[in-house]
Amino acid sequence: MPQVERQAARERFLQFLEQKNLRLTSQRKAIVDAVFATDRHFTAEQLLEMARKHDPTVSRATVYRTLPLLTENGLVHEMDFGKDYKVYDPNYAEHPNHNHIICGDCDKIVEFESDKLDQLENEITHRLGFAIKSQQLRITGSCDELKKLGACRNKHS
Amino acid sequence: MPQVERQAARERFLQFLEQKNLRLTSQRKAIVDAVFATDRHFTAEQLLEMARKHDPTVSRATVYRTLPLLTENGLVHEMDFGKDYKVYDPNYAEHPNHNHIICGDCDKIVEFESDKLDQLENEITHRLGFAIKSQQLRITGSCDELKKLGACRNKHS
DNA sequence: ATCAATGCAAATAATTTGCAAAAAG
DNA sequence: CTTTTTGCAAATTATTTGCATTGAT
Repeated sequence: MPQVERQAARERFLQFLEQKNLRLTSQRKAIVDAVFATDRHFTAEQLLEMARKHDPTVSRATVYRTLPLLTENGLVHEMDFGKDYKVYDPNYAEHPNHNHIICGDCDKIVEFESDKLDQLENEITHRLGFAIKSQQLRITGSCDELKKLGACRNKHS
Repeated sequence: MPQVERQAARERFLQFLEQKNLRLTSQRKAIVDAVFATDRHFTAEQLLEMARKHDPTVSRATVYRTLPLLTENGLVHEMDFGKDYKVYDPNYAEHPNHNHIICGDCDKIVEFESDKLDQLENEITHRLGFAIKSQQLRITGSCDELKKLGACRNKHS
C-alpha cells in the first residue's frame, strides 16, 4: 500500500473511532499500524504477532475485538477459505471488488480484479431481484504453469 | 433432484465406496439416502437429523466421517459462508458451477448459473497461469426487490 | 471522576479423534 | 475370522466472553 494511501486509511480509521466514541488506546494503535505495515493476508494469530512488535502488551482478546472494527470500517476484508481460521485481507480498502485464486498445492493466493466480471455480476444480481452489497469469488486451481515459471514450490507453505 | 438423476447419483456413490474398499453400512446408506431426499442446503447437524429418520442409530461422528466421502465423490459441495459451521449443497453433482446470492436480511440463498461467468472465469484463470479446479462465487445483497414481491420476510429465518 | 478498553482465564461450539465393541465381507 | 466402521465421550482449536483492573477523556 503506497505511503499516501496508507496515511489516508489511517486517518479514516481514526475518524471512525471518533464517530463511534471509541478510544484510541495504544493497543488499537499498534494493531492498526501493524495492518498498515503489510500487503499480505494474515490470520488473527499473525496479526497478534505483528501488533506485538509495535506494542508487546497487545493481547489476543484485543486483536479479536479490534478485527470487527477494521472490517466494519472497510479497512480489511474477512475471508473464509474453508479452513478453521479466518483470513484477513488488508488490500480491500483500495480494491473492494478484488477476487482470489488459490493454488490447491501450495496455498498461494493471487488477487485479481476484472471490470467485466463486476459488470456481469451486477447484471445477474439485478436480474434475480437483488441489490448487490458485496461479492466474493474464490477460484481454486493448480498453478502448474506457475511451477514452470518457478513460482510455486508445490508444497504447503 | 429428478428421480432418474437421483438413482444415478446413488449408483455412483455405491461404486465409489466399492472402489475404495469401503463398506456399505446401514448408517452410510441412511446418510446417503437423506442427502438424496433433499434439494436444500444443510448443515452437518441437519444431516444428522435427516439421516436419523432413515436409521435412528446414526451418530454425529459418522455424519462427520461420511461428509468428506460425499464431497470427495462430488455428490455434495462444501460451502463456507463465514459462519462457524459449514453448509453442504446437494445440488452440486448436477450443477458443479452454480453460484449463490445470499440475502443479508433474511439469509435466503438463491442459486444461479451463468455460462458467460464460467467462461470469463476460465479466461482470467488461464491468463494468470492457473488450471481451474473449482470455483465459488458468493454475492451478498439485499433482496429489496424480492420483498416487494413478498418473498422476503426480512428477518433471519 | 467516568466509562470504555484491557488482559486473563474460563467458556463456547463445531469438528475431530482414540478406543473398545459391533458389523461387513 | 479379519478388517473396517461405529458410537461414545473426551480432545481439539479458533473465537468469544465475564470480570476485575487499567487507562483515555
